[in-house]
Amino acid sequence: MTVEESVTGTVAFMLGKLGQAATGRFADRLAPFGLRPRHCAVLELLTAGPQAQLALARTIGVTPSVVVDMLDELEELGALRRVRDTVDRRRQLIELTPDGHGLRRTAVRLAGETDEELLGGLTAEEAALLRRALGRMASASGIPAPG
Amino acid sequence: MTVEESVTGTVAFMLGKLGQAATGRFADRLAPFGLRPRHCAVLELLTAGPQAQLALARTIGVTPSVVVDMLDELEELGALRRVRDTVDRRRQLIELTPDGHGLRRTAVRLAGETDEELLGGLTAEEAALLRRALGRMASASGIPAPG
DNA sequence: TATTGTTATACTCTATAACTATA
DNA sequence: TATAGTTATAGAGTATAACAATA
Repeated sequence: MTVEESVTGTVAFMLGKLGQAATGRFADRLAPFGLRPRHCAVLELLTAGPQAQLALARTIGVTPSVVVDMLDELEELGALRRVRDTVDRRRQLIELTPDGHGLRRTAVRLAGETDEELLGGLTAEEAALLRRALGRMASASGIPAPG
Repeated sequence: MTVEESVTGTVAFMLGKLGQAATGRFADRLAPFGLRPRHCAVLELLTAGPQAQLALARTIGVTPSVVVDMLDELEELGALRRVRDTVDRRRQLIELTPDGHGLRRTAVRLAGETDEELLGGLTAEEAALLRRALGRMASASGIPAPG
């Protein structure tokens, strides 16, 4: 059965509303550390090793100018360094500092707290199913989601 | 187990990213009809009968000035009428026109199509579980979600 | 005084296009 | 010519604050 009788009960609509709320709550927790939700994907990608900016943009799924902005902010926090690539001098390799690794661990903790808040009304089993279903949706819909 | 080792794998983060993508795809389908996702909650609430603007704002969970904007747009589409309340002349009762009812039915259909696209990679059982879990989250987290 | 609706304004997030420096 | 990064700008979307009309 694919026919719905309401819009607000569809996954598309609820996902939008809940996503907005979830991002807002996560942002509230990150703010005291100078971080914002969108920074987190960058921190996470860089733990694997240095990356060029355009590579980051493509993997995360945002436009290059947004990456410049995010990196400016994270650099100001001392979370990363831009290192000019000696082979191709157009490129800058972005590498995490020790502070950056620390901020990532903080972000992981705060994201976990946000999850507990959001999932409080669900059983552990439901929460696990939800987590898996969201992951499946992301990859099936071709939504960039590193990790 | 509540401790995560990644941010991008948390429900909070995935919900944000997926919500953004879901809203975008729904918006693409609505655009040819002059509608936007946020209009849908208004259309749906008004099918039950006329409502004052502040009542709409509170139920939907947006600030009053946003409601003014949405109603301006929907009025221009011929989807609704503002009728001054004779009892309390500060109030305007918003009522759906026949065209408004038609637009709502269209929105329901398009939301269903968006769901099929988003849930394509999931089994029917998983989709049902996801729908229920999202509904539970919305009410448990106190997120305004009419319907 | 308080409330309904409105306007003006600002802030966040994202995207596009034009620019620079390198290749 | 093409690519990596940057800047400038614009467009959604939302929120706050001040305002007019009415209670």
